[in-house]
Amino acid sequence: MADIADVARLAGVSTATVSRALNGKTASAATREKVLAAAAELGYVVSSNASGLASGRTRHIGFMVPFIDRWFFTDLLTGIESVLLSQGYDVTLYDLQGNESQRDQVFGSSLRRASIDGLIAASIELTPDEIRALRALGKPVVSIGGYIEGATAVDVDNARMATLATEHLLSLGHTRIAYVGAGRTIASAFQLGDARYDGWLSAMRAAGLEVEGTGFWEADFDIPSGYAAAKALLAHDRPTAIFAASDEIGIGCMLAARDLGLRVPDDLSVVGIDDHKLSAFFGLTTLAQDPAGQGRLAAHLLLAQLDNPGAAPEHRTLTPRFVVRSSTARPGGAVHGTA
Amino acid sequence: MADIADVARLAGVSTATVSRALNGKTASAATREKVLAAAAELGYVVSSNASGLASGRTRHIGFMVPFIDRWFFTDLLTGIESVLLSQGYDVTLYDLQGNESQRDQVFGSSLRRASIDGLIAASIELTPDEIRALRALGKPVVSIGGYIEGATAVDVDNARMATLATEHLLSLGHTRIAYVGAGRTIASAFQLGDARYDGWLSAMRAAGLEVEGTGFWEADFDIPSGYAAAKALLAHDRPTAIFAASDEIGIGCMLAARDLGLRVPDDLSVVGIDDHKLSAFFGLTTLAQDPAGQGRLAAHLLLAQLDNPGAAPEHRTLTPRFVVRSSTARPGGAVHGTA
DNA sequence: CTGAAAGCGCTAACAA
DNA sequence: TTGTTAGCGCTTTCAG
Repeated sequence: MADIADVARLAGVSTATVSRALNGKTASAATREKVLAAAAELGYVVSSNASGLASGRTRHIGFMVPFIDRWFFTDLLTGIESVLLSQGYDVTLYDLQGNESQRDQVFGSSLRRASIDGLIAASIELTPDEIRALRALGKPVVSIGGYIEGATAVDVDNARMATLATEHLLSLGHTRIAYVGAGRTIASAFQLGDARYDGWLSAMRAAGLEVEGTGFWEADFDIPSGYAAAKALLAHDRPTAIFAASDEIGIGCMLAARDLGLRVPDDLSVVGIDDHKLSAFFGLTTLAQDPAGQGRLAAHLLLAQLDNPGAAPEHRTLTPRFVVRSSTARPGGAVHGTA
Repeated sequence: MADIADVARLAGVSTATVSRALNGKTASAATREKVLAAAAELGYVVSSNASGLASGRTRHIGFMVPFIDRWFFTDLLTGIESVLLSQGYDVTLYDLQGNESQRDQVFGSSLRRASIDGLIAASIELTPDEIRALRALGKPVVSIGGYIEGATAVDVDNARMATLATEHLLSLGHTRIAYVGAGRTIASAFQLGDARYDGWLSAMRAAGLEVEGTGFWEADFDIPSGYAAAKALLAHDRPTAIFAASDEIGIGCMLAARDLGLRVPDDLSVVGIDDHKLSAFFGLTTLAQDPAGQGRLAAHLLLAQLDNPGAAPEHRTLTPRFVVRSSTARPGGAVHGTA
C-alpha cells in the first residue's frame, strides 16, 4: 500500500507538505491540488495507527450501551453511525451486556488503549471507579439518557412525558388510569429512575384522583411482560385506561385486552412512550422519543467538543412529540384520533 | 499515562522484555511476574496505535451489516461482541444503511486505514469493486449468510429449513399450504436468494401437491407486512396452513388471522423461520436460527484465521433447531405441540 | 508556504 | 532468556 512518502515523491513535495495538504492545514492551492491528485492516483489512505500515534487522534468514537439488542439502542446507534461515518469517524461498540468480566475488560483495557477520541454512553449507570476511569481518559464524553459528571448530556424529560401522557387520558375524561411500568430495579438499568412513575402520580394527584385502587403494575420493558401485567391487572380491576411506561409494554397491554375480549379503545384506552417501530402498526398513541435523532445530536455534540476542547459541557433536553393514534378515546366510546 | 519505558524502569528490565512478557512471548516466570506487577502498579495499558504501528495488528475487528436495526443483526452482534471482547478485541461497526456515500466511505476509507485485523460481514451483497477492495486488504474475512469469494462462511441451509417447515405441515395432514415471504428484491438484500421459496416449492411438489391456487404471497420481513399479506391472502383463499419466510411475517399472519376471526391453530396453522424474540410469546412454531450462536462461531473462526493465516477458508453450515409450539396442528383440529 | 528532522510508543530482528 | 537497535508511517515543531 502506498504510503505518504510515495505520495510526496509523486507530487514532488515533502511528506510534511502532503500531511498538511491532506489535513486541511496551510498549503497553497496549487500544492494541495498536486497532492490530492497524487494521493488519488496511488489510492493513498492514511494509516490510522501512524497518524494516531503521531497526533494523538484516532478518528474512532466509542459507543457504550448496557445491551444492544433493544430497539432504543440500535436506533441510537443508527443515528450515531450516520453522522460519524460521514465525518470520517469509525464507531467502536462497547456492549456491557454479559458477565462482569466483559464490563471490566471494557473499562480496564479497551477504553484505555487510547484508541478512541471520545465516547458516547447510553443509559449507563457507572460505578465510582468507572467514572474515575472515564475521567482519567481526558476524552470528551456525551451521555444519552443518564447523568455522568462532567459530560455533555442528551436526554428527554421522562417525568414530563409521563405527565403529558396521563393528562392526555385525563383530558379524554378518564379517571381510573392504571400505570404499567418498570419497578425500581429495571428502571434503574435504563436510567429512567422512577421518573415515569412520578409523572403519572403527580398528574393523577393534580387532578385530585385516587391512585390506590387502580394503582401500579410492574412490568419489564417488553411485550410479554406488558401482556402478563395487563392480564393480572384486568383480572383484578377494570380501569378505563392504562398508561404504559413504554410502547412495548403498551402493545402487550393491547394484546391482553383483546384476548380478554375488551375492545381498544372502546373498553380500554392505552397510551405508551417511545414510538416504537411497531406502534404505528398497532395504532398505539404515544410520545415519540426519536432515538435516532438523539443519536445524531449526541454525535454532533461530541464532534463539537472535539473541535473545541475547552467548551463547557452542555445539557440538551429534547422535546417529545405527541403521536395520537387509535388506542385512546373517551371512556366507553368515540375515537379521539385517527390511525 | 505510564508508558512501556516506565514499566521497564520499575521492573528493572528492558522495554523489549516488557513487551514480550506482556504479550505472552518467551520470558522467564520470574521476569514475567516482575513485569506484571510493575504494569499493574502503574496502571499501564499498551497504546493500540503504537502497538499497531509496530506490529501491524490492531486488535480491532470490523463488523459489516446492511443495517443494524433488525433483530437478526443485533443478535449476531451480541454473539460476536461476547467472544471478541473477552479475547481483548474491540468491534468496530460498519453500518451500510443510508446513502451510497456512507457505503463508499466505509469501503474507500474506513476499511483501508488498516485499522482492523479482520472483518465479519453479514448478509452483504458486494459489488465487484468492493470485493476487490476487500481482497486488497489481505485481512481474513468471515461472511455470515452470504458468499464472499475466498472468505470463510457461516450460514444456514435456507432451502432445507423451508423444506423442513413445509414437511412439518404436510406431516400434520395439511395440503393447502400458502407461502408468505420475500420477493426477489427483498430476499436478495438479505442474501436469502429464493432459497426459502424454493424449499417450500420442492416440498410441495415432492408431496404431489398443487401450488397454483394457494400460492405465493409477497411480504417484507416484518410484522406489518406479514399482516397485510395474510389479510389479502385470507380474503382471497382459505388455505389450512401458512409457511412464513420469517417469524415476523408469521406473527403478522397470526395477528391477521385473529382479526379475521380465525383461530390458530384450529382454523389456520402457521410456521415460521428464525425463533425471533417474540415467537415464544406468540406460540409460533419455527425453525430456530440462533444468530447469537452464528455470531460466536463467526468470531471464533476469524480468531482462528488470525492465529493461523495460512489456513484455507472453511464453510460451516449450521443445523437449525425445530421448535414446535402452539401455532401448528392437524387441519381443523387437535393441537400438535405444547406452548 | 514549505522542508528537515525529531519523535509518538511499541515490536521484532539480531546478538549476546 | 534478555538487551540493543531499528524502524512502523505519520505529524509537528522549528527554520527558512
